[in-house]
Amino acid sequence: MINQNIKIAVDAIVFGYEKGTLYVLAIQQRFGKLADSWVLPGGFILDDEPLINAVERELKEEAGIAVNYLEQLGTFGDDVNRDDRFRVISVAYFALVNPKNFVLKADTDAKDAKWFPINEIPKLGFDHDDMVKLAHQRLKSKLTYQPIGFDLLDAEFLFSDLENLYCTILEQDIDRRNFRKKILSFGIVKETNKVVKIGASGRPGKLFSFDKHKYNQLLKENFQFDIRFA
Amino acid sequence: MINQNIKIAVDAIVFGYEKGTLYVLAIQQRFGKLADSWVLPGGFILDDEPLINAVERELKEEAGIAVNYLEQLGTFGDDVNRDDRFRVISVAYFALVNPKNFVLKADTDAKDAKWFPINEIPKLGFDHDDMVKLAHQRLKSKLTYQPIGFDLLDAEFLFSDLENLYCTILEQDIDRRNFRKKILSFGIVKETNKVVKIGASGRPGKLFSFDKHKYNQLLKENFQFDIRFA
DNA sequence: TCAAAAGTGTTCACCGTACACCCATGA
DNA sequence: TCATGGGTGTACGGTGAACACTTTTGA
Repeated sequence: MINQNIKIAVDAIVFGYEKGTLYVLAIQQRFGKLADSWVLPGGFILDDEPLINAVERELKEEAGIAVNYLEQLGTFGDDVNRDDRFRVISVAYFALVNPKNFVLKADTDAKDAKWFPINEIPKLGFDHDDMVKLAHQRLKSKLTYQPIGFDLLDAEFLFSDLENLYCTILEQDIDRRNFRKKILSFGIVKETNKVVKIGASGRPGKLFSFDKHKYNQLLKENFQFDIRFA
Repeated sequence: MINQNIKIAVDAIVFGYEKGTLYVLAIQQRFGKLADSWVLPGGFILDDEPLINAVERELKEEAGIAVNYLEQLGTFGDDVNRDDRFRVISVAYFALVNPKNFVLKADTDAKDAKWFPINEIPKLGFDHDDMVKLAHQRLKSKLTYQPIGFDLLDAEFLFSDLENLYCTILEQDIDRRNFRKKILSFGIVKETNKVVKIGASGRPGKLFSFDKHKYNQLLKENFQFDIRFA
């Protein structure tokens, strides 16, 4: 029979968004050679554990969170020395969460868990910088052809929140009128009858919500979500 | 230290195209429980072998081919019983090759290696049917936003070849004039001064070639390849 | 001269883009 | 009344879509 001496891990790049800033979740190691340094949440999988469950477990254990969106990003196994203890192949996952929904809670192996603005992430251990870079690209491109932005926002949000999210993540200006026109033309965002005002002044705005059911219906009819601007 | 009892394999979905038909490469097992049944080319990786090298090695060993295009497709490790001998996690790769460039040559573990038209693939072992399905979707969508079709054709090809490739893979009719106009507008396909005729009759056509260098240049200038039709 | 495949332009409709003013609220 | 953010419509140009005849070759 085959004999292999390779371990399998999962890691997650978890994005959060709040008030014009995109964040990534990192964990401070408690033990081992990399103690005190920052890495992505993740760890070794159990023998009878599906990959996806391993990610969800680690996110719960290391930071106390459950994500809104989770998909496989890619498997890192070409550099046989990416972990210098022994060979580890890591399956990286891409995740989105609304930071408001959780209070980070470092647990078990983790000394600390923290949101870092995407541009202020400390040097991460292993090849986790590469993973973040890849995930960031995926986020940017996916935002344009799949309605995943809503997984970063509250269930009910102002149009300006959605618009700022796109501006922030895509790093470009967007025309408010054209943006609203296009989003509404899809029919997957519906207006609630609630009105709120944020901050000290300004006209209150209507709250909107993402109609996931409608979106799934449209998908069956060959609908293609697509937000791109000059 | 961590103890895991999981093996890691790679598998490849290799697409070939010839005369209006899309093919997938499959291997007939020589040994083991699945002897005689068809599976995707692949196998266990070596302890000190990068994943990508493992795929290339297996393709050479099992079918005697070297591909034009290779990228990671995804990792299959949620079904812990996808291999009923013991737990195997497989990293699937997506590959393109011009079948004309090679004579398939089953080697070592393989009893036979064969091209199957995408619609006539026999039931494959493990979860390889799922892999083919996923790869097929990837091929279809990628064809529209990345110039990978050229990796399935000869270095020099007729415009009608390219057009038929798109028709075949995307399973839709394409207006010849609009297709040619759009492809040529990108400036990444250049006309050679060779003229050939295929078959017994009809006007001979000019040969064209893909200008990869030009494409890479354009990428730096934010060029976006995009072929979509009604 | 016929059959088969290559080559070629124009028109129209729609959508993406640019652009600026009024409204509601609290201080 | 002022500052702040919310809400709205139109005109133009470019691009995708539809569409048919001529050319070159071998039989």
